[in-house]
Amino acid sequence: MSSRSGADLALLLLGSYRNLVDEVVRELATRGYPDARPSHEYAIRAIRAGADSASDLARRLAITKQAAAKTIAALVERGYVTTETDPADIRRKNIRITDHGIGLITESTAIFDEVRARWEVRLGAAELAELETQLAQFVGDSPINLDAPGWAAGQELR
Amino acid sequence: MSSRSGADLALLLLGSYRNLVDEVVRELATRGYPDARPSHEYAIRAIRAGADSASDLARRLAITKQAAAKTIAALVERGYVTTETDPADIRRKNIRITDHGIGLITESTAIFDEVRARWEVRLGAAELAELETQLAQFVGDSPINLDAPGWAAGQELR
DNA sequence: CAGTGTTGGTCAACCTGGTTGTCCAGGTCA
DNA sequence: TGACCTGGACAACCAGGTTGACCAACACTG
Repeated sequence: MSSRSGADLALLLLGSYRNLVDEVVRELATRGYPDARPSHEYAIRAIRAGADSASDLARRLAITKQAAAKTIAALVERGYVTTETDPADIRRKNIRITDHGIGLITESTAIFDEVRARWEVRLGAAELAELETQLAQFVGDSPINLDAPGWAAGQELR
Repeated sequence: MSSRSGADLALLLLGSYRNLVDEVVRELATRGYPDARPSHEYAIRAIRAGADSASDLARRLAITKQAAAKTIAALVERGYVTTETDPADIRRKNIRITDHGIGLITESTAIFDEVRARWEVRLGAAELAELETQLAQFVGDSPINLDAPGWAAGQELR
């Protein structure tokens, strides 16, 4: 006898996510990153974590290399990364994060944590930690990988 | 001192959502609805809840009426709904859900609840209920409306 | 050192689920 | 009657992916 339906649970999860992410995007815009999209942040994080080429990034984000290439193009266009051909392998194009890109993920991380802190205040630290543990269970038993949020394509902020 | 970062929390929420929804879509496919998409379900639910025209549906889902019209076209194409011009107002096109459409949301509701039940077993009924209450808090203080999941555009199942 | 296979990147076309912007016919109401 | 509001549709566009085809460069093997 559940008070809520499974469909509602789905909407609660998605709603919470969008609430969190929208807040971050909105706040990022006011801090000098008006054109930053969630997918950009994920990509830059992956690059920072070691994905230094398009194919690499594709594997890491679990998307096609064409999609990765498009993302990189967007990042270059916005000045978050630069690319230069690898001297040791002409085919390869090494990605390097610019200061602007570092700034973006630094700010974004801070904002994410700020919002999380607000949630923590409302829920209590132990409760939020438990919630995260529970969510991790749902995610954990699946092929979904937190380090590979290719499935995490954000939606445009309305 | 939080064990997890805010960014991880976002990924946990989204990952849980996608886990849940992907499962439902996958299971729906095996039960005779291979072409059903999450957005279709939300739309049909909204129509069933009273949105009997394109403009109506648009308001309810908080999307543009053009987007609503496209969705309706997709639903018609798949045989989930039919449209007929309102005799009392020539402009209006009334939407009616077909038996096939009813079947879809019936099955979908059942599957959603099945998956939720599985989560309940793993977490415990009280814990899941609390989790939902907590999530509801995050969603509750925002313009986001559970009855208007226009922001809930699903992603293609990979 | 050739030949074969794998890998990195790119072009092009397409899909989903939205968005603007424009327009008009039909209904509403002073 | 005239001024507005509303339902719908057309066209073009966007983000963030997808397939498929392809080529040049590297790597491995005999």
